[in-house]
Amino acid sequence: MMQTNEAKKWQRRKEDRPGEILDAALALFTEKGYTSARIDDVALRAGVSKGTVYLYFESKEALFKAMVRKKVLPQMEKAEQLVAVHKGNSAELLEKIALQWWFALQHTDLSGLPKVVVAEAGNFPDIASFFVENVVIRVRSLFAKIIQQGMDMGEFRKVSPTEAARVFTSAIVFAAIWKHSLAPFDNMPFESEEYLQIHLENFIRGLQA
Amino acid sequence: MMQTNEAKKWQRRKEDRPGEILDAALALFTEKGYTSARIDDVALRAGVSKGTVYLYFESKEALFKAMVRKKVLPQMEKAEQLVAVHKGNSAELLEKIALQWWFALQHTDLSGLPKVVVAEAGNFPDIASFFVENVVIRVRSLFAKIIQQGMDMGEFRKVSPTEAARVFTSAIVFAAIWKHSLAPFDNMPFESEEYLQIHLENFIRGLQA
Amino acid sequence: MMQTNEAKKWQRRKEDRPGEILDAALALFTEKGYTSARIDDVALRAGVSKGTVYLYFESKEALFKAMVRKKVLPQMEKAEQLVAVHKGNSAELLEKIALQWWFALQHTDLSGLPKVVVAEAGNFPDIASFFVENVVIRVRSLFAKIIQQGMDMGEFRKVSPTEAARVFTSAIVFAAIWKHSLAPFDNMPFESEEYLQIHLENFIRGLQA
Amino acid sequence: MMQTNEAKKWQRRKEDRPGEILDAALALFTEKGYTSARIDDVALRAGVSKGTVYLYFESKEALFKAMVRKKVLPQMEKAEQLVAVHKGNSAELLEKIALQWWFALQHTDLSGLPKVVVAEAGNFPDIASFFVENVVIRVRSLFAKIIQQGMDMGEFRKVSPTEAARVFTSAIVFAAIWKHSLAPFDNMPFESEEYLQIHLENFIRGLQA
DNA sequence: TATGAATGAGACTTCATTCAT
DNA sequence: AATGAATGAAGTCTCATTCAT
Repeated sequence: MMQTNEAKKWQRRKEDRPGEILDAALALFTEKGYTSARIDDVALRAGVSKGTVYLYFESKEALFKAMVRKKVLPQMEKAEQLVAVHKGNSAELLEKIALQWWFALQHTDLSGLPKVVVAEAGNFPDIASFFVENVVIRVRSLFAKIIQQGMDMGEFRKVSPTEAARVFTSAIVFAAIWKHSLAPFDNMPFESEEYLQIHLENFIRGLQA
Repeated sequence: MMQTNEAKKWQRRKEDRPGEILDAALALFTEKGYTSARIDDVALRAGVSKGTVYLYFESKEALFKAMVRKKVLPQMEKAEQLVAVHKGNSAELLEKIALQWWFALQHTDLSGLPKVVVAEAGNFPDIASFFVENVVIRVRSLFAKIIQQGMDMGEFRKVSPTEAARVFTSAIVFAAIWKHSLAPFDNMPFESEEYLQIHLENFIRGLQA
Repeated sequence: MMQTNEAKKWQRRKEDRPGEILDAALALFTEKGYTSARIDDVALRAGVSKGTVYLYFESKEALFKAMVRKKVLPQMEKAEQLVAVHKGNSAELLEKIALQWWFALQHTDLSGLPKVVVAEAGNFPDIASFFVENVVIRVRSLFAKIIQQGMDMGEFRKVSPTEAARVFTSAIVFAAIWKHSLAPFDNMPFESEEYLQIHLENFIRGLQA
Repeated sequence: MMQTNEAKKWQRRKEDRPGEILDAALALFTEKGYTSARIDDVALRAGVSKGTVYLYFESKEALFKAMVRKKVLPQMEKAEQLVAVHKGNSAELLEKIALQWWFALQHTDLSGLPKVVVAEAGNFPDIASFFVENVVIRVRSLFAKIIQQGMDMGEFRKVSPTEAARVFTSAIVFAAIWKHSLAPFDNMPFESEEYLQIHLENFIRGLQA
């Protein structure tokens, strides 16, 4: 475990330090929760000393907030670009974007974020607000817009598009939370992607007029 | 003005105490998370002193575990009895039980539990296992059985019943987690029950053969 | 263990309570030390509830002090009477009294006292003073007087009688301390009374003119 | 007037710290007993903060155990070397080594150890065992060997050499215990070394054939 | 008298943060 | 820029003491 870090140390460029620390922070905060994750652990995982963390981040709280912002923003931009590009009917669009999100939330380090934010929302109101504004609402509008288009085209039946968007995303986000909480204790993992299949098919078929 | 509280200081009410403390614990753990919730806070909310908490629970960890067990078990029994009683086709059954769960997870003190368990799974493996065994798997089989029946009757199309059950429940559980995390920061609360409506209709319509 | 206490409860007269508590206190203080012995343990061993201890003793400190006084004083009176009664030359007298002390400090519940007093002297200066005045000095004078007589009679060589008394008693007291500290960990117990034999013979032969 | 201390607050002296803390621990444990000595006191006496103690020792118990080991082992090695070097008949040898032990147990910081170990034996069985094995038995054999030689040479009368060794050492160890317990309350201190004189003369004369 | 539930001061221990090197 | 020894506030837990019953 240390070997891996040691090996990388050599080829690591100085400019990556803050990023590596944020990666370590996300991993640790995901695994242990904000309070139980120690700065020492983050430093160790990042391959630096405790003091170095404080060189780049004023405090544990600042580290946490920086981590959320850093992980969230680039991802959001990418996501919104996809919509503009995609073509096809609403059902196809919905499916394509859902797959992108599913992948990001299952197979990138981003997958730990929802659990962390949800768990610490009560203790970090400004992070919660930030997350709602910059992720929740934007993602919801994204999907709502697609659904609205589907309804406008007569493809979907009439429902509240934002509520429908919420239903649609909840199953995907829930899977990400699950992955970092009870999945290891459940003999029925999410790795088989039938879960997503069923969700997409039911949701879209159910929505179709 | 402190008189009212002071007067009750030395009340002896052994019978109620453990339950009151567990209620306070659920509330605090839900709000702050396990580590950030202080025993002092729990005691204060329960209307007792710190020492009294330790009179009934060996440690903070024991309190947490007792709380989960206490909140989970009676609820599960109630839930399973409902299924036996209900009549009608699978779609109706699904809807009826979903409504029960929705109510329990939105309007009773149980609603905080999923967030707590999910947030602390990594730090309390045995609680995680306990929860998976006693809640997750049982609830999943419950719904899987209904879905299976629907498929057997030709009412539903063929899919993995357990995965479908997982999809079905995830939206409901997610709403409970949301309620105790980002909902207060979201101008679009779950209180309007259109969310559940859409989920039920889409899921069931989508599942119908 | 409880059986024994329960059985006695019936035939126990109320007037014995304080005495039973003091006995329990001596046992617990000997075994655990003053600070580590809990009032709960003392109460349990005495077969009463914690509250009852406070009925008879104002505080833990008061209990400790009462215990020392109670155990010490009657014993001292007994000891001093023996000297007046005994007859014979100084060597014989020395031996006789030494045997009495040895017995008391090995086979009665008094044996735990020296260890307790020695261990807590720093924390209870007034108990330390009390013990020095009422036990140490009196015992020392007792033996010093006998030794002085021996010197006066030409039976013993000339040395400081008080220092000689101190040498004489130290081996006996040390055995009592040992019994309640390292003896259980030593494969060579004091039970064989050769230790005392050698001490008496060496000391007396060495003192003889 | 606090300046002098304050100025040193952030000194880094890793090399010396553990030793200084162990010295402070011995002093405090001797004076107050294990339980009554607070880590704060030890830290204060060592000139560091509470946290620093935990930097070097995992717990109060670990500190205690480390202290005993640290103080005991070097002393034992020194002691055993002395025997090999000394020459003369058994009586002379006995006297010489006794003087060394007397000095060590009266005038070095080691003198507090016997009281501490004796007082805490019941609470620290492994320390008690360690002490018996590494000190008690080794010292006893040391003296037993010398006494045995004396008997072999016809210099001493026949007695159990280990029991005789125990008698011989008990007076010396007792003096060390006394020094840190009741001596301050006794108007007859051990500083005048007549106590040792009488013990040595009586014991040796009494043992001679 | 006797009980034992309730209290809260106090001790151990952790860990975010500081700062000399 | 980087380190890691040192700090001390804060939290868990214990237990002597109180008091309603």
